[in-house]
Amino acid sequence: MSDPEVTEVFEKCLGCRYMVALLRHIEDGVNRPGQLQRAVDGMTAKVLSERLKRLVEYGIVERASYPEIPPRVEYDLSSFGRRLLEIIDEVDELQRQARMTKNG
Amino acid sequence: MSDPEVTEVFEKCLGCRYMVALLRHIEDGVNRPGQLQRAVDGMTAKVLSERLKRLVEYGIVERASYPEIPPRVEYDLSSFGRRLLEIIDEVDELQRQARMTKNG
DNA sequence: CGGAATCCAAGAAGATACTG
DNA sequence: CAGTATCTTCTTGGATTCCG
Repeated sequence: MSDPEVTEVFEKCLGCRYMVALLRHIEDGVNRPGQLQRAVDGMTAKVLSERLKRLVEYGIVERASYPEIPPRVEYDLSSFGRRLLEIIDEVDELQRQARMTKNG
Repeated sequence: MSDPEVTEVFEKCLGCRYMVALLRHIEDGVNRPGQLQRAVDGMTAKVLSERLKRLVEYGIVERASYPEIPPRVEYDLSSFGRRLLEIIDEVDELQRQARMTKNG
């Protein structure tokens, strides 16, 4: 039987609103909170902050803060996060295939 | 269905409580609602019913009903569902590796 | 037995104001 | 600019009941 932790990553991370979009933007080099909020349509700063915190908690992204004025913070995918994103792409591809088969 | 994006499968299916466990049981040959409810700890009949409906809606499982007395209904993975489950296993494996790396 | 309907509790997310 | 706190609203899930 399966590991309860898979369920957890899906429930707490990937299954949350904006998460996939968020990860994709980080992958594309959009690393700062301000930019991320502008990039992901409809996501408020509060929710963004919660999501980022959780992604760090699950080891999917890593946080780096630079004590400058104004303060700068950057988020990047961990190696685990990068591989996770590859898997998400597989689901993407799978859906594309399923759609093709269905629609001709 | 309207334009099933990756985000949607994660949000509406995989990210929901019990979903991964449910899919794994179906994969293992537990196909009838009554058995599934007993198999997945804590899941009520209502939630089970909602989940199954959604899985059918997204083409992940297929429903077959037999007009017997008492009525019998069975749910099975579609080919899309089977491949989806393989991908879930990849996440499982990925997490296992990540844990190993971390704990030595 | 399968499943839909109802009512209620818990959690997720939106809007806004505020701190370092 | 990044992040937290509060309040409200919406969505999910739990408990129960009734129908085919």
